[in-house]
Amino acid sequence: MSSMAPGRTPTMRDVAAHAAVSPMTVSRTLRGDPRVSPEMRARVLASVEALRYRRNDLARGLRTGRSSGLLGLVVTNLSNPFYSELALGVEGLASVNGMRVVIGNTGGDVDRERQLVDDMASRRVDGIIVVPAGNDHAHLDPAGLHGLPVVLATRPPTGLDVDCVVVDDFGGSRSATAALVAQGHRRIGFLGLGRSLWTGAERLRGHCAALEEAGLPVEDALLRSVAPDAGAAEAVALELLAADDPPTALFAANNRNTVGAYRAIAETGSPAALAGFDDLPLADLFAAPISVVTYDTGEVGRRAAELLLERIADEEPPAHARLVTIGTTLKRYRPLRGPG
Amino acid sequence: MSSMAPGRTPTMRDVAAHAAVSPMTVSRTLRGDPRVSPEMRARVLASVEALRYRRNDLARGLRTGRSSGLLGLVVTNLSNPFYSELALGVEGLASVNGMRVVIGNTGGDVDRERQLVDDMASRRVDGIIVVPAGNDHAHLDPAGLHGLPVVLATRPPTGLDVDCVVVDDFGGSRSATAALVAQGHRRIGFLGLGRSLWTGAERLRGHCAALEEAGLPVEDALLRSVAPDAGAAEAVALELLAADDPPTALFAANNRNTVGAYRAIAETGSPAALAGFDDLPLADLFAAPISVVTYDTGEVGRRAAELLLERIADEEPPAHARLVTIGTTLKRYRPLRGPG
DNA sequence: CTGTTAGCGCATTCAA
DNA sequence: TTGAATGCGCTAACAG
Repeated sequence: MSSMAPGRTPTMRDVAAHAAVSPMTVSRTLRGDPRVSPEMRARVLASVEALRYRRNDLARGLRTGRSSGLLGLVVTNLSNPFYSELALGVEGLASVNGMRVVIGNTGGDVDRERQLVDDMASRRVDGIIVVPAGNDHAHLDPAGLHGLPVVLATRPPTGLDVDCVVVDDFGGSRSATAALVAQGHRRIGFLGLGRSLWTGAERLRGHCAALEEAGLPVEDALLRSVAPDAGAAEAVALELLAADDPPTALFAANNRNTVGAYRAIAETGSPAALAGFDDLPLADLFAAPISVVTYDTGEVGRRAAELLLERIADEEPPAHARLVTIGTTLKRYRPLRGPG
Repeated sequence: MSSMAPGRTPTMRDVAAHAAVSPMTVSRTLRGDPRVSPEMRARVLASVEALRYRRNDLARGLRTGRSSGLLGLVVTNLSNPFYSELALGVEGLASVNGMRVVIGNTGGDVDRERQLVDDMASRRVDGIIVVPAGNDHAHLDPAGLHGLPVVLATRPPTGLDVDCVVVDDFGGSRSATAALVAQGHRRIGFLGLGRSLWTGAERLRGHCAALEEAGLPVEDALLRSVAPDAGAAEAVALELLAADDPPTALFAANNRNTVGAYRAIAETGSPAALAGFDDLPLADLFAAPISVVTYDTGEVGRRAAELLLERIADEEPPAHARLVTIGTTLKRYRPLRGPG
């Protein structure tokens, strides 16, 4: 029964001293080693409780050479519901495996992404899930990170051989445009993303595929790229709707574009139909109907974590990088109607 | 110039061997110690680059006795935009101070909260921000965590003396109800939260205060508590609207209740006005007008992180726990109108 | 300016 | 069944 400096976090030695045993007995007891006699075990646990001792996982990890038990998660914008659900998915699967998640927000800045990945590698995370901000993925190559497992989410790797989880951007876009065509629309305006982004290219490709499959022409005048905010999308949509021969429907390639397009349609009183990629949660409360391409965002995170955990666990990693595609669903929102 | 086992993460010794210097020189170089000659520095850095060496922050922290550089963040539901913005706020301030954030999601389960806090304490995080799931906060007491700083967000501590950041639930509710009163409403239905929750109690209190200040009676028949999902809220709202002398307006105490109330009003074609606590982002696209109590959710996270970082930095902690209240704004959403 | 010794908190390996 | 030495990767504190 010895005392201890106040305010200091107790160590195993403190517990050992308190219980009048060797540190090893404390260590074994806490590890659940069966070779500890019940009396010793009880004495140690009493001291542990008395001192409110908590084993230092950092020091433990250092000695065992085992991992930190941390997964890194680097996203572009955590406040975007998409990424927060993705984060929740990752956290859930990590927790089941006794791991925690360290988050980093890049704000779309590649330099910051580089710096975050570097920092996490220094913290010896067991693996990293990244939603890449740009197209240069060189700093994400496990080869340059001593084999640290990396999984990309939302965008496929360029120049890297790493696992990846993406949404079926092509298929989702195609089905949305096909649905508009099925409703009789023959001139459909497209509010796209930057063509340099993989996601943007795929969604455009899906849109065009649906048109071609319907025997409709792909008119350049109806295809627009939009800066990534709803205001810009609204301006572009207004321009499309003001044309001599305006489109009778719009397809917006992401949620911000969809919101902008919706506003343009509402303001001008245009009868144009609207479809968009990404869900808009309370769209059934909107004044006008809208179709959206939805997908399970949490599933993206869960699958990414799954791939990462496999890489971490496997002695011999899979020979080739794996690509998981998350399917999409076309969802129609119709305004609520009163009984009258 | 010595070689190294492949696939292994290099250590300082590896770098030292590669550069043919002592580990201390490597350590000093990486620390930026000015007492290293330029030639040595260059030689070391060359080896560092050649081996793609990255200092092990865990071992470093162990030796320096310094902190892990991690902040714990325990929330009830990360997929809720409120908490993801809070998380973003915390992450931002942490990053500025060179720290990372470890997240944990409780799903509202107090046992899981306990376990997460315990785990994070074992990982030697420098402090924890918690959105408590329940009213029992005993396990969050720094006294039981060897002085580990704790800051509560959204809900004030019960039985603890810790810093806290809350939203002005009382003031926000009062202003929302006051606005309805100013519009001429004299019978206002209230869709509240559980009375046991602090947030719920405060929002009810604010509502009642506004009524009393206007000389209006607080009628029990108009006050309801709702289970925490939109469907239940809708049912309760329908019941209120179906009364003999129905309320001419509803005030819902959180976003889910607001959505339920909105649906009830839309379905019945009721002319009742609607106000609610918590923002509903795209409410200007809704068919009917709505007022909401908004607040800067990111600010909640930033202030919480601020308080926590102060506690971590200060040798002598503030004598008393501090309470920060984040103000609210009443925001009116009006449906978009076409030019016609 | 550079190297040596020692130890952070813990767990493996060996001895008793 | 328990304890003593040794070292994980890194850096204070001291030599030189």
